Amino acid sequence: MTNPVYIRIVEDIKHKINNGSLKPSDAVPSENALCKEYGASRMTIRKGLSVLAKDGYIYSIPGKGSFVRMPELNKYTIFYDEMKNSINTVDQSRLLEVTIIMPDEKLAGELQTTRNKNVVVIRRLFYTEGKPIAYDIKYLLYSKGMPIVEKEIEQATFPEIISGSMSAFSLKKELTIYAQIPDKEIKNHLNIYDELALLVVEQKIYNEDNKPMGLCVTYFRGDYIKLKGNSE
Amino acid sequence: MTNPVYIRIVEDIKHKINNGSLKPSDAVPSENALCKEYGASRMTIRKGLSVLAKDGYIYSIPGKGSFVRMPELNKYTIFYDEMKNSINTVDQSRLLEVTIIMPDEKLAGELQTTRNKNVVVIRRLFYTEGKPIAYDIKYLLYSKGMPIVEKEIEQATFPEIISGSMSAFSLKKELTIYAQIPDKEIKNHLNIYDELALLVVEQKIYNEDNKPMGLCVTYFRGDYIKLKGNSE
DNA sequence: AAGTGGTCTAGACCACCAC
DNA sequence: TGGTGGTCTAGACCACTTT
Repeated sequence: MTNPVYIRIVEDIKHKINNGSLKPSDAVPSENALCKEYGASRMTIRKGLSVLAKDGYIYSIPGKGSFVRMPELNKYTIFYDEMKNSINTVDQSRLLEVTIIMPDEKLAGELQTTRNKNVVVIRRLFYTEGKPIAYDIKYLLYSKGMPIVEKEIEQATFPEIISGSMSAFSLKKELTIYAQIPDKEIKNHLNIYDELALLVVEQKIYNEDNKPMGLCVTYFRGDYIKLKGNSE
Repeated sequence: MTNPVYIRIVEDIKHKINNGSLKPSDAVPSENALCKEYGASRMTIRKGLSVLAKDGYIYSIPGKGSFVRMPELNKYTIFYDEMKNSINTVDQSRLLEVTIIMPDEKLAGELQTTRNKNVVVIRRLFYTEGKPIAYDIKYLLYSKGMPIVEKEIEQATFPEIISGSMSAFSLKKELTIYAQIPDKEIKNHLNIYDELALLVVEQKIYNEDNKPMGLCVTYFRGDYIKLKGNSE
């Protein structure tokens, strides 16, 4: 069970970077030098270097060489889904309303459209063990072929609803996370009587031409959600 | 300015996936078939497929073929740094305290250590335009070579402090985000007199052996921070 | 001119899978 | 057994950077 040559190259160089013998912006030995060092062909060395580049360890400049990359200390990956979180899972959702409106100035701006376009509004409540834990509002630009079927809406997440009418690969998404105090309407929906903070998550979905397709705002009870992310 | 052959392959297949003629779990044509289709050698075709794999469009199973991947609808990337956010930047930070303590049960558990180990505690306040907007507590497992220099601490972010004493590449990090109501101590520090929600961000940093190196909890005034993330 | 990385070829052998 | 992807070679030409 000996490893392929290119994997050995990857491990060796990762090791040198991790123990400090290769530091950020240092040059990695040239491809020809590595060919001799490992007695391998250049394509094999390049395979190893491409893995290191893919993993964010090095970058290459044509005509100059390959260099150790500055690590991205503040990059995190987060898997967000309004129906699931790391404390609880939504086990029931209730559809409050599906309507079609003309957007006001602010919403039209958010969706980069005009006030005379149709916008589908979906309001839902999410429950965990019978208790309402989140209030959810979605605004979708109405497009042909969009199936507004109540049953589907009740269970689907925001990207799922949007991707029903188009390929999901070309979607671009933005997430905005903040905290605020609930207003009266939300207090009513979520049965909040005391002081309690809300975690608010906004999702905005764009098509491949960077045109907004929809906006989704979810107001979570602060005591019922934690978002988790990690590096790698 | 004709593109390399492997780029044409990448673009063609991405296009087929985006317009739906190749759907998730569909098989991509075999490497030999693509060789004939593009009149290219197998290594060139493989280069194209490896780019598609790196970008998350396809995956390969030895002996079977390459297949279109199910898109990750809920994956986001977020760049978090306790000193910067999308509303404001911290333009001043004040060091409240640097002490060495023995952790209580809860903290010892969080740091996966015992109660007789030394833990460095750093408390800071972050300001924007003279106003306190965040209260920050860091707990670091004390290790040799850790430079506890007040001047450095005052300006450095959490990963920067940790990476001072070790290579930053092998660090693993976890982020936890939630909302809560401030207690009296935090209200005092942040000059909060009314009802106001806090956005709390916890960072936990592990070394390459998955041992926790430190914990950082930052309490932001809800009206002074929004975290942003996006797909891609 | 010499060295670097980027693209590409036409072969080869292997392990794995399905028939 | 034939097809698939995984690894690897020993060359080649190119554009770019450095000396």
